[in-house]
Amino acid sequence: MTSDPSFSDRVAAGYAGLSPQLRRAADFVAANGQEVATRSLRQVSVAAGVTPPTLSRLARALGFDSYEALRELAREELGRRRVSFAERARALQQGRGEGALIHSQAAAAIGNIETLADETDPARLAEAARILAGAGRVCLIGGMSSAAFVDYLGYMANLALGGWEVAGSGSGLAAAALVDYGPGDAVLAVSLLPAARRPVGAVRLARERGARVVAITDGPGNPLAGLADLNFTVATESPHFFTSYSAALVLIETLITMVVREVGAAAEARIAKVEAAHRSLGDYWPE
Amino acid sequence: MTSDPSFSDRVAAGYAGLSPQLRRAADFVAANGQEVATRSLRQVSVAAGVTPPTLSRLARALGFDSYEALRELAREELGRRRVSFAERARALQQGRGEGALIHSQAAAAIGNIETLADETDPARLAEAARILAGAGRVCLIGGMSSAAFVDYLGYMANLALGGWEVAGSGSGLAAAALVDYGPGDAVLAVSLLPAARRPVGAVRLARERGARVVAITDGPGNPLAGLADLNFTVATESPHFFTSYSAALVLIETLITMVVREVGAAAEARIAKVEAAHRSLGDYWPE
DNA sequence: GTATACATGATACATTTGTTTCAACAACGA
DNA sequence: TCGTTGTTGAAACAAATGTATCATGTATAC
Repeated sequence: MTSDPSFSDRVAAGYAGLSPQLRRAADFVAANGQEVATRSLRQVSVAAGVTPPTLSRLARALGFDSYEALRELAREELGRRRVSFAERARALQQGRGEGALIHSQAAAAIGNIETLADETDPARLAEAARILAGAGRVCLIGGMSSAAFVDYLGYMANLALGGWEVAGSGSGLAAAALVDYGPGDAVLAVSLLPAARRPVGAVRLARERGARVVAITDGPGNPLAGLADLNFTVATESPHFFTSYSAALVLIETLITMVVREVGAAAEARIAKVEAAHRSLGDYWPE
Repeated sequence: MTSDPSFSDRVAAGYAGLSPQLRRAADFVAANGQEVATRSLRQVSVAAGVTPPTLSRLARALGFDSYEALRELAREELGRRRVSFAERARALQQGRGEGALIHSQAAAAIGNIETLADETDPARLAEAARILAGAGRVCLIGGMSSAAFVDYLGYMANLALGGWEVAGSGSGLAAAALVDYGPGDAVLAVSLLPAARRPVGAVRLARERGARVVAITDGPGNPLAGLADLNFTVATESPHFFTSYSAALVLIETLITMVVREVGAAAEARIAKVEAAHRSLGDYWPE
């Protein structure tokens, strides 16, 4: 099977026989596939500086049935970018119906992480890091299965910064910790469905008091997503019984790294000191 | 400067106040930004299984001036994703990427998981699952940063099976828990460098008493690796300051899934019962 | 129960879209 | 020179798009 000729291939193939005006259109179309895929012919025509019929004629001149056919190819091309790993992951899952469990689990995790990398806006992540690094106090909230990951975040944060409080779902700690939060403080909540109830109330409380809220959830259906100032969505697809936290973990690791960077050298110095303390207490092995 | 709210943010923010049909539309729109960006309202409406006015209303309900405004945001998002993909590719190529941190972190995690999938022997994993599923008691040990992941394992295990003990590094619990372990019992230890001291001693103790030991470590250099009956190695590469637990998490998730399978239907029934209990206690939101 | 508010789909409508038609025009060969 | 050929844009067109309107349910309040 030969792979379909790509968008720019089709343009290149017919380019030689095009009139000047059609070439102008072809140049633009080849260089702006995204515009072609997302905007109307007439909008593209003004962007390209040609009249609408020119684009319509271009499509025919390149061998398409219609401009719509050309546009469809542009759409596909746009979509192809996104499949890479995710596609491989799915292939891994489906292809060998009963492959080793480790393989399908790994494939799902990779797909989730791919999605995360694709759909997370680095600028918003940077803003979240700024909020957390600049906050007077930070409270970490996570219920049920998320609790462990919030613990991990707290461990890392206290290694580097100190002063972050972990309010697990199990205790009444959240209410106690948040009661005197206010503007200048921040809350980081993690919740994947089924959502624990306590974090929802805790986050509401924090917002009312003016604290900033950053949330990590599994989608807009999660009640926390709507309550947060900044929400980050992670995919939790898994081929098996439990959902997978792999993408959430990558996001958490990224976030804490960014916060440490935001704080700067002081944080790294602190880490070194904490490790030295562990060492002198004999917590490490060997030595 | 605050960054623009993302597409799915806008959806999440308004989601709570949406009617059932609008939610249906919102779910689709949030999950299929590319379709929204490239296809017409009416085409999207059939793909989403809603009528055209529903999509039009959704845009207004989410605070957009018109559906076109919503679509414009989808277009922007699509454009951002395309550049981010290019960035990520570069980050992957150069190893130490200069792109957005989320991309290099994701790339490293994916690499670690691929290594895990490549190098882990499914048969040995199956044996580990058999040991753990068949053990009279199971003690989970992890120190320092691993503690949180051991907690997670414990949470999942107790959801499905019950009776697994988590012995964190912080307390003297390990010694107390292990003192009367013997053949027929098992220990699962997680340790990534720098290795905590306590798990090493605990595992020695357990072995001496005849318990089986399964370990998850970052390589043969880790003292736990040599002590275990079955050791699994995970890569922890990260382009930044902290090591990455992503591969370790995938292994943990795989292992617990395999154990649940080993135990069979009883485990799944138990999960359902636990969830029902949570629900009746009002732990979940909503309801 | 009645009344009110809201949710939803069918229909109608103005607008926009892609294409065709046609006239103007330039380039070239006789 | 004229006729031919091919290129281009303006205008016209039918089809589609997005939205407003209305009628029909369907809860909820009284």
